[in-house]
Amino acid sequence: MRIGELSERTGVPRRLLRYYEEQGLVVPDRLPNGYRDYDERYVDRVAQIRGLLDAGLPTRIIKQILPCLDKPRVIHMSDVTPEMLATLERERDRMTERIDHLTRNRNAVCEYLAAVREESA
Amino acid sequence: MRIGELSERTGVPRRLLRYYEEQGLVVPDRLPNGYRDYDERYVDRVAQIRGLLDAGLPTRIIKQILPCLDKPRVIHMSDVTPEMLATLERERDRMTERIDHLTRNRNAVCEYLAAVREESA
DNA sequence: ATTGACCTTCACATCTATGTGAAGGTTCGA
DNA sequence: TCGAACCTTCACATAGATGTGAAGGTCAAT
Repeated sequence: MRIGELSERTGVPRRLLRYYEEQGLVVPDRLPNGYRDYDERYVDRVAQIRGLLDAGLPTRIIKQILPCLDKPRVIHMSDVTPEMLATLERERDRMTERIDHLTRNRNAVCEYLAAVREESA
Repeated sequence: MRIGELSERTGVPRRLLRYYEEQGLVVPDRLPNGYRDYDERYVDRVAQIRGLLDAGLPTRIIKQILPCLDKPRVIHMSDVTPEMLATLERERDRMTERIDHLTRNRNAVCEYLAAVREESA
């Protein structure tokens, strides 16, 4: 599919789909006329990228961990460098921290909302 | 305490402490000479702000929800506007989504790491 | 053949969180 | 009284994710 359809199906602006390509997150084929040609699986792929971006990961990191989240995973096992592993562990920890922060603060918000509702009841 | 001490104790650059003030997240007193004078509780406050920023919330939103996360909460109950409540609910949902994304992807990273370790065992 | 809806690249603009430095005031100890 | 180590404001710079528009190519339908 071309960029317009992918954009519509994912809700991600064309501009950003091109940006993600520039950042190496997606590598669509090209039609003879130069148009980008996206594989069906890019729908999920883009959603995942958005999820990771929304989760606060920069494209630089997403580019690194994205291949690892793919299946079949065994393919990528062989060429994993120690730096790569270190990056992954670091990011895993950062993600854990983020989850922690988010959870705590979201719960606080929930509590507050509950309290407000209680009061006006 | 002055800005230098708070900076050291929180690990947050002075520049950012001033920025947070500019954004209305903190409102330190001023000494007669114009120096910022931070209350002891700003240590926790700043840590919380950093947590929220790291969690992906913009200062604009943090400014709004910060007072709600404070205790005693009853104080703030009275002057809560419907827009405020809407914002809070929206942010709560966004946070929940983020937590979800983060959790899923972190688990994927964990699985990958486990698989790699398994293989090299 | 022209129009309209796609697509391309290029490039400049914006917003947020930051870095960095200039120019200058305050405080304190040697 | 001098210097070091603070502090102030102002202001310009950067980086990442995005908006936006120009200038132009492609293609299908009329």
